[in-house]
Amino acid sequence: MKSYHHGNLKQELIDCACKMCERDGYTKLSIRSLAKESNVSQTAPYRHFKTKEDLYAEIAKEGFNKLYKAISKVKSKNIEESLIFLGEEYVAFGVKNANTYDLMFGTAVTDFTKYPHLFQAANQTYHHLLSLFTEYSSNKDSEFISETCIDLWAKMHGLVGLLRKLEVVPSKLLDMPDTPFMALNSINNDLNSYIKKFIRATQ
Amino acid sequence: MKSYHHGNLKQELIDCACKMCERDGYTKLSIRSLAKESNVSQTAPYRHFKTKEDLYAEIAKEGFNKLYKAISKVKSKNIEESLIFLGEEYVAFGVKNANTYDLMFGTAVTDFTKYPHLFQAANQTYHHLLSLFTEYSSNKDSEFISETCIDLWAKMHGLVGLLRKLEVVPSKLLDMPDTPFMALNSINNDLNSYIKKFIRATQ
DNA sequence: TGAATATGTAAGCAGTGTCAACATTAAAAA
DNA sequence: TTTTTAATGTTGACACTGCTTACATATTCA
Repeated sequence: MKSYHHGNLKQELIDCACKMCERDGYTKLSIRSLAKESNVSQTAPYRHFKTKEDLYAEIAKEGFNKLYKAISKVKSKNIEESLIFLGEEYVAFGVKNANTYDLMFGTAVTDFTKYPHLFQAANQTYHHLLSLFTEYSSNKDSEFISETCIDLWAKMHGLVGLLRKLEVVPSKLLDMPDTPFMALNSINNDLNSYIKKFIRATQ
Repeated sequence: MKSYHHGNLKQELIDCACKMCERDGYTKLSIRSLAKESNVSQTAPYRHFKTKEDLYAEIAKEGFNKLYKAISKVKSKNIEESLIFLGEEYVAFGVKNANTYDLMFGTAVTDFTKYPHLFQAANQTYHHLLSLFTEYSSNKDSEFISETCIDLWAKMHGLVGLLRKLEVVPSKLLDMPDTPFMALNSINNDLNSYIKKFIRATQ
């Protein structure tokens, strides 16, 4: 017995949209199919998201929250270990949730400041990196620290982008030295030591 | 007087699509609007691109060719200078052509091996980086070289992703130390020395 | 209790990717 | 040169999309 009013439609739509987005990519996600999958009329979502971009922003926000959760999961007593763990989790998240990650960092939602919650969620993940690295760094100059954090982030972010290409490549290309895939593959096979290397390099 | 057959429609469509993609983003690009802007019937493009993804692949290919052109424009006699120049041009390209760059590295065209020309164009840019860095590096171990190239690429790629967010942020946020934007902004204001630093760090 | 508000539905518009059927022309074969 | 064929264009249609307007039902609170 289903009542006219749903009760918690907004969050259910968001959850459903996150699933669909990750499954099919955000370009394939339609408000109508989302409505159908949530057993609700085609226009019901419009009561909760004025435009599709608003929905995108909501998915991106959830994405950042999940990312934050992933990278702040465990905090070993050893700060360096924690940082390495953060790096591994970050890269793993980006590769595993490629479509969501694309929404978070692509051009679908350009202006984060239009969505304070999204902005806040995105900033939260940066803060976690920043505070962890602040603890870690022997150089306590704040300019050095913030610049090195960008550095680390850029490297993780970039690695995600490249590893995603690796995922899809036929395995025979992995042995060809004239493509980036061989190197990418060996990095991917020992991500831990790769990340360790570039975190230690900041000291 | 316009004849029934166009003569060079395919390339004209591609050029037009590149412009529109960069102007409006690839999600807003429609085959129909492309056809209209090229003064041709709605279904004419289908004679040249079986699906929209095929068109995307073509735009991405052009993107990589332009990127290659940009980073291989000048080759100073000084290899280090050339590498720094490459880095600056790469980052500038990604920021300036954000929408095209998104298509090249996003999830719109996942499987490059479906499009040999695209694959070749993408690989070409990697090769240029690889050969330049091979010349530059004092460590001639090929594993070191290819891994460091990935390193450099990831860093440039990541920086593009982050700087793009900077572009859109209201200027008042640039002074807030609790966001990544302040650090990003100062990096952006002296990109040359930032890139110089991380290229020299490979030696 | 009743009015205002929140949240749902139905119908419809303009625009989309794609396909099938048909028109015109350039290139290849006779 | 003539004829056939293949390439390249157009028209019309289908199912789908984002979004708006008008209407229906339930909830909140004065």
